[in-house]
Amino acid sequence: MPTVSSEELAAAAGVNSAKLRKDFSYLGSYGTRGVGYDVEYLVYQISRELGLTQDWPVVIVGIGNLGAALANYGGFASRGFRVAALIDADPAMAGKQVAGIAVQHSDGLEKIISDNGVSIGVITTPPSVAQQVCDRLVAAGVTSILNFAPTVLSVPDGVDVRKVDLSIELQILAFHEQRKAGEEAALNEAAALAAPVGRADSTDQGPDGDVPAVMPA
Amino acid sequence: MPTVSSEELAAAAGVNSAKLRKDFSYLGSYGTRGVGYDVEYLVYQISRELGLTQDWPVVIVGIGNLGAALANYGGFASRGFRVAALIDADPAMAGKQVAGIAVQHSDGLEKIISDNGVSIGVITTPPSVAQQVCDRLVAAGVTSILNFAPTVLSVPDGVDVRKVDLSIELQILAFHEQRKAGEEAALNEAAALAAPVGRADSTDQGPDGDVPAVMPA
DNA sequence: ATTTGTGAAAATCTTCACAGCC
DNA sequence: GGCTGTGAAGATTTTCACAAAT
Repeated sequence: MPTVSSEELAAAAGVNSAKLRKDFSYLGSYGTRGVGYDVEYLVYQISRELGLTQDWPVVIVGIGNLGAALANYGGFASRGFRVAALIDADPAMAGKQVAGIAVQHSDGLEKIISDNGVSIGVITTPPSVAQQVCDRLVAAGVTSILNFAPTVLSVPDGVDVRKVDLSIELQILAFHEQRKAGEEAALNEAAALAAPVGRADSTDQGPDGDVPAVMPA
Repeated sequence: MPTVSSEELAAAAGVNSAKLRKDFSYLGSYGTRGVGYDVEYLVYQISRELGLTQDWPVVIVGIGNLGAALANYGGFASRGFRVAALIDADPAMAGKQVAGIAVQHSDGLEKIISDNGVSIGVITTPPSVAQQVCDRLVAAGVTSILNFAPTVLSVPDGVDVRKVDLSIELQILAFHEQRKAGEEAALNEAAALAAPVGRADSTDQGPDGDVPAVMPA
């Protein structure tokens, strides 16, 4: 498929085609009128804009189940991420191969980071040591941190932190699940009251299908 | 701290206090004028609204590193999620203890789901089998699926799927990281041109600090 | 005196609709 | 004829600002 129209892409993504075109227009004018978007060129331009064409060396600190899962995760390499090092505080882990990479002891953290020019660190340690790991990463020059530990990290200005809470997606599903149950009950009640009518396509009102996001990043 | 004002909460969360009050008002009138919100009561009301006060039995299918990491994740229990079963297709895994729960073979998947009244399933299998696992879960009565496998799942109407891509958060960090570098370069250029002025507090224009989200759920 | 809850205003985002180009 | 790029219209979200409550 050499080219694609905004209509096709929008249908695939489930959005309005005008919105998609307007969004694309902020990146530049990469389409051809009467033809559509050249797929390869478009992918390249979006990748470039998102920073996926660069090589991003990352370190993962804390090689438990989650750290190992991330190290093995296939999606990283294809997006320009390169696991520069796996680091763990347990001397027994040092030297073990995980995802084809030897785990290194955390004593060498600072040197590993400067030697590899690492600016992104991933923390998959237990929560009790996450802050001190974070402090060392920042002191060593890391300016972006992806935190899987269930702790809020404090960092100086200019350092980005994103916290991943693996239970949040489950909470969103549970929220919808609850709504499904509630709506069913409401429909049943309504059906009991107005027996003969029968109308089962009522859609949700309420703000939107999504969870009201009071809490930000 | 028995009560909290919208101003305090908003400052902590980094949002406007009027927005926070308006958001809360959709859940009901849980504050007291001149006083604020009773913390315990507010937490309970929000938890209830989000479905966190219910007991949600979940099954995790695919007990590799990621499945094991999730099974061990402390955040689940406190949010009402109960790991009802760990399921794996590998006979060698059956009977092994992970997070204090014995792994069961996938032959019994249907029975496990109906016996435990499970409506939420988590898929942490390799992508090649994710769709067939998904089909079996849905046929057995699961209506919400959390998918960690890098595949798009197709499901019948009425079933919710959320896909977690562990590299997306890294991509967002890389995006900001790239912007930091770009801005620095732009500032340096500007500084070189207009040497004596010196103004370093210029903030980002552009839509917002976040990534433009063209692709939806 | 203080803080909520909320109409109304302002800002932002999304969709429409069509001129312009292939 | 077909499809992009985009002003203008429409819809939604956010903020302001203040009456009502304790």
